[in-house]
Amino acid sequence: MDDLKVQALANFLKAIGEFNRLSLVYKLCQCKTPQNVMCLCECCDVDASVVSRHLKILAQEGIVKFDKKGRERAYALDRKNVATKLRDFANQIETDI
Amino acid sequence: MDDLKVQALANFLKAIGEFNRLSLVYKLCQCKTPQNVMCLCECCDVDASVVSRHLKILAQEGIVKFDKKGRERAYALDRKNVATKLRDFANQIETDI
DNA sequence: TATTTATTTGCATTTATGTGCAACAATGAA
DNA sequence: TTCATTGTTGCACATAAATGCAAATAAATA
Repeated sequence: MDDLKVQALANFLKAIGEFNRLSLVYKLCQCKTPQNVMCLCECCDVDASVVSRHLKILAQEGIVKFDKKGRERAYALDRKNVATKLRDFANQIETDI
Repeated sequence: MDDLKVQALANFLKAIGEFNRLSLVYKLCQCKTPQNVMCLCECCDVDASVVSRHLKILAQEGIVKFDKKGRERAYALDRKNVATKLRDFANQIETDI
């Protein structure tokens, strides 16, 4: 396992491994439809700008994706990507040598 | 999902989501037998005391376990626990509403 | 006992990260 | 165009986290 891949996985896990970001993930997990930032603000007790920044980090790591809809952004959890990465890692953990 | 569980999962993910700690996890992943701190030092370019602290954090989160063997400690990856937690989370991500 | 080896802990320092507030940009509505 | 709404970015600050070095602890060995 080369350093770049280790770093990439670490970044992914670190992105979800923060309380407010994980709260956002769970919030989106319970939503059938994409949500805008204002709505997502309800789940963590911080400024909207903070939520915006957290969503940016989650988006960079492929944990959420979004569509621009007018002046709003509709965020959704990238369930497939997140689940796949977690399971791949779990398999490695149990499979290696 | 209550705050305590979210915090607990965040702590777990944060523990693995750091480059040197993830390197330690991968190192242990390739070992059939438990390893002591000196041996584990080889995989990350930091002081032994730093490795010791990282292992402590990993142990607190149930990612590694260890046995005292004289003056050494033999660390091993808790494959089952790590894999299970990752898969449970993956299932939640894909299952929830 | 004195010494070497393995590991942890205390302390200081640096770096990274989360946060709020204010200002800005972009879009929609009056 | 003017105003309101939605969201992001710049800046400053506080806190958390990673790190190295030295000292302390614990156990094996000479």
